Amino acid sequence: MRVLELARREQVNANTIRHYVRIGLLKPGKDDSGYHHFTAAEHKRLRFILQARDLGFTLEDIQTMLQAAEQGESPCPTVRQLIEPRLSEARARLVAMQALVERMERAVEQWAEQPDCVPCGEHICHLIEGADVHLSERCGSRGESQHD
Amino acid sequence: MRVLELARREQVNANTIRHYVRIGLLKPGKDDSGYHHFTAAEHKRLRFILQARDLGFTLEDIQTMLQAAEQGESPCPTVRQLIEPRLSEARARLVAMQALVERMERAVEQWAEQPDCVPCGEHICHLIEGADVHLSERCGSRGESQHD
DNA sequence: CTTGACCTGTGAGTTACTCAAAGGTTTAAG
DNA sequence: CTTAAACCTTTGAGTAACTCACAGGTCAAG
Repeated sequence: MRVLELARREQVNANTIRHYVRIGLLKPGKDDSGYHHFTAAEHKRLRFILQARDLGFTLEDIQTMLQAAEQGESPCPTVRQLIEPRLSEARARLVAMQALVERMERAVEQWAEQPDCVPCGEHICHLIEGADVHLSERCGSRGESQHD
Repeated sequence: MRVLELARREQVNANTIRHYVRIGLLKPGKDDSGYHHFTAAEHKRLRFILQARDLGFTLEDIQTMLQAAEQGESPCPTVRQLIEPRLSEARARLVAMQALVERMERAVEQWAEQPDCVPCGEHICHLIEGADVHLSERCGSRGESQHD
């Protein structure tokens, strides 16, 4: 099987598979024409990667698991260890996202009743400047959660 | 005022400010020693940027707003237009994060009762492979939400 | 005038892809 | 047999919003 065929079967973008090959998560052999050839084992490996990804592991985590398995060790202890920080991070991101959505909704609501501002040199935009963002005001936790 | 002083006052990483200067969001002048010099106007501009960022706008959005303001136009229509897609995206990310956290929690729960697997060549790790991820199974919506 | 603390701008790295370009392979038609 | 279309390849670069490392400049004290 080649890249496009595998991509179709697993419902992923072919470039995602190429990316995994590039970073060494997948190691397909080559066929006569020099194209990547995926065996059943590689196919299974891809499914494992996608499953782990969908459980919130990073590709680096997955690499670690695969390397353990390749060396005949059980990846299970690693999996149990790694899920904890990943879950904490995911919860933190969730809370941050909830707060963001609430801020945005509050802003939209406020703005519905405010007119557009005329530029006056005093402020840049009163909609933005007047929104009550209050992220636990100046407590240093700025920019540690939102985007990645 | 120079970078570090401004960073301290606004509780942001100095590198964040340098980043904004680099991409043209901030345009401080230079002092005698060739260092960036921030006036009160630049300080206010930074506060605007941070406030807008905390409302979920991208830096590109913010650039657009600032350019409108610079040209004497009101940025308000832009702000009202841009918040809608940003809010939709934020809600989508929130839902995705909720689903992820739930999948992870379910996995942790399941795994508590399962022993570690011995590597047997059949599978890579039964913890991962046995987790019920079911993201609306093979409906093509894979990898469109999780990371950015 | 030199030491050392502090500060500077700039290049490169991060995550997990995604896209584009330049070129090789295969299949079908003319 | 040639040529064109369709497919495949690797590789480089781009994305968002920073963050870090580094070579070097500034400045006050001794």
